[in-house]
Amino acid sequence: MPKVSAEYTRARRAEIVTAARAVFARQGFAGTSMNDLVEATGMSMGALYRYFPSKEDLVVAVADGRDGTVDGEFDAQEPAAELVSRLLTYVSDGPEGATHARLVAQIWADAGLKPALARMVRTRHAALRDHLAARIAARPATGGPTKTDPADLAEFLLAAMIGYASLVATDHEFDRERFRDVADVIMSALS
Amino acid sequence: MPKVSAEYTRARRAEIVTAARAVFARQGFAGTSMNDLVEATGMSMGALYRYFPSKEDLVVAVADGRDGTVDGEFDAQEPAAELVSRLLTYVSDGPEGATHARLVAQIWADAGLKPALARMVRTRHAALRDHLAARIAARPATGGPTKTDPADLAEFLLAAMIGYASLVATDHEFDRERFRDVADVIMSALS
Amino acid sequence: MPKVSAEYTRARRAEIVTAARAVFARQGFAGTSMNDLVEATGMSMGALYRYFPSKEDLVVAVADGRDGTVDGEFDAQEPAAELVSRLLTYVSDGPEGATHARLVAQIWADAGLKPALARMVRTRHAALRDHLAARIAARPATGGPTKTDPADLAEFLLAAMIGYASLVATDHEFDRERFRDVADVIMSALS
Amino acid sequence: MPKVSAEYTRARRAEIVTAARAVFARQGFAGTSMNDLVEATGMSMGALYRYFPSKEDLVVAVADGRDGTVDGEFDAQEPAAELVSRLLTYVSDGPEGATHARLVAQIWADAGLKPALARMVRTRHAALRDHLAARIAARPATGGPTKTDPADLAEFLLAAMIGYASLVATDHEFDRERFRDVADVIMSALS
DNA sequence: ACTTCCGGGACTACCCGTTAAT
DNA sequence: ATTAACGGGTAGTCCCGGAAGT
Repeated sequence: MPKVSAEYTRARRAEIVTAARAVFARQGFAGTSMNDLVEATGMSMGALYRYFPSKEDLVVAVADGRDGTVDGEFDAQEPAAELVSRLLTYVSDGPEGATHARLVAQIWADAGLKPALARMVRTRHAALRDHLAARIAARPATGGPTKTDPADLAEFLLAAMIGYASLVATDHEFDRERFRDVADVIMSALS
Repeated sequence: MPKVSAEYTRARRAEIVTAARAVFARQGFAGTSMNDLVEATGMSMGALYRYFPSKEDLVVAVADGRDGTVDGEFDAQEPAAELVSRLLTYVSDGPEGATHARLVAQIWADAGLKPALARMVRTRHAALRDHLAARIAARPATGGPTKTDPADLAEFLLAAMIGYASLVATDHEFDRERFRDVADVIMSALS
Repeated sequence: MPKVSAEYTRARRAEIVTAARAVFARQGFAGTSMNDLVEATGMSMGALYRYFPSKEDLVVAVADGRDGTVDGEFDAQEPAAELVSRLLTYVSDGPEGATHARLVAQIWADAGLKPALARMVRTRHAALRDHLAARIAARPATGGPTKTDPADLAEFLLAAMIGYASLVATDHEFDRERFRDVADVIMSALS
Repeated sequence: MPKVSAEYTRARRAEIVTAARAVFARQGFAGTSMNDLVEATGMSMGALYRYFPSKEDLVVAVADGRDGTVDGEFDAQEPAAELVSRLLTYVSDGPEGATHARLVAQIWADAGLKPALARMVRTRHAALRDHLAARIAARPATGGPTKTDPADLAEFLLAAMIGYASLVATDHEFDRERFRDVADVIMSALS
């Protein structure tokens, strides 16, 4: 297999990342061996290391999945409430959701230990926060004076999303609908 | 001098947990070997295994530290705002704070993978949430009608605390004072 | 197995070194895996690494065998010719000899690449050379004037020993008796 | 431009061998990966394997460099002393010399393990020894009776050359001029 | 027709949590 | 209560075959 199209390469990488994401979510980063990934992808060790020079690179690639974006782009028109709702849904609906929730928890934990991952996570988080802040600022005025800086509120709401994922990841039973409602009420009341 | 006192045993365990907590926070659970703990505690391998039958037990013990309690008890009189503030301070002030923040992130991540840890974490979380809900409910009425169930609000606020710890753990730079302010405003506005 | 006598430890190390020496001689340093050594010693991987923190350390230990010494000491009375003869015999007699010859060649090759090994080898070589020089100087005068510095002659003779081992290692067929004779004649003629 | 000329092929091989020799000398045979050679030659993996079917073949080709010959031929007129001097210079002068010395040590070590290499090395060695023996025999008589068979002396001197290379390879500090002098004196005294 | 370079999968040195012998 | 020992597991590398361009 010589010269291979860039498209092929991209697809191959994506294939690996997708398979790895599932295994990582189930077993955690540390609990997943490269051999597990060989089995999960059906590829060989050599193939894996051709696309990702180290396990950590693969972890970063998995963590670098779209969060809050659709095809890598934010929807500039999406109302703040819908965005928040979408983010919550992302980590809570069905078995897929729990899977993703565990992954999110893993990522934030590892980001505290691996600088490369921390950099990536910080960048993504900042982008999402700024987007959310902009959407919050764009809400129709509720008459009363704005009570908090939209940026601060966005930061707070995103922190709550992270915590929400952690709770979901531990099979914590709580009313997810109500959690969403609280977020809505907060946005209504504070902006 | 045959049997050692129960007191001695308890102290010994605490000693191990304290040393382990520091190492775990620095290197993560998976990144810490039993040998690292032998070095950190100055004890022998056998001693460690006498007090904790497995590494996971130690992880659970470390995770089972005080969260929001003082000497194992909640202060029934503490105002909600102060409690929240205290929780935030716990993971943000000084190097100690960052250490604790990383540990919190580790715990929530691992809880998503290890049932034993999940059980423990859920129990603690529920207790703290109920306490916070009670303190919120005890706030002097602000005149207007209560907008959310104190329990839901408490859940939401605690989720934000968890997310806050994750952010701090990645050295995310943001204004911690403002984060606290947002929490205050929310409590004022919604209860 | 707690506290174990220093004697026991020494014996264990020696056991490993002896087994490793044989395997190394047969397969070369690079051609020998740690697993090969596990099999050869009958010990576990963990045991091996307890006594030698790395493969290279083991290589150095093997190379650090006695060369030209008896129980770690040179025989101060041994005539030069006998010493040379003994050294030659060491690498040429029987299957044992060929084994040792290959090992010597391995050591000198690796010493060119690994500083730690080079240091050890240089020290040993210098000691042997000085001893041989002293024994040469102690020869009864042959009447004629000394033609070369004994130290230089010793260096030359030892170089020839090394080359001799290399030749033997490749199953080079040549008359080992005559080689020895040449060495004798040289010593007679030049000192 | 279908078939490439034999000349081109030969040049390509030579190019590879030259690059490989340098890398092998620096890192040893075992310490050099095929990838290292890909980098060193600037060729592709496939190209390398087209010219040399395996790594060992490459090792043999590298070892099969000129030793004591000029353009593949011995100079039939060269005096013995000059030949010896030339051989010594080959492995001792400048950084080039040390490089070559390490390579020589590598070759003799590997020859003890790989029959294919051993065969090649034995053949070359025998040719050189016979040539040297002939040049020694051609020396003007020194008056006294010949004390040793020129062939035996040649063997001994070559063994010393090999040892000399090993010593140089380990950065052994010794007076190379004197080493040469000893060789001269020996030839004078014994032939 | 010739080169490229992807892919395979066994293998490497080393480390781990844990047990058991002293 | 100490520590030697266990033995399977770890991330990552190796040499090389063979399919896919040019």
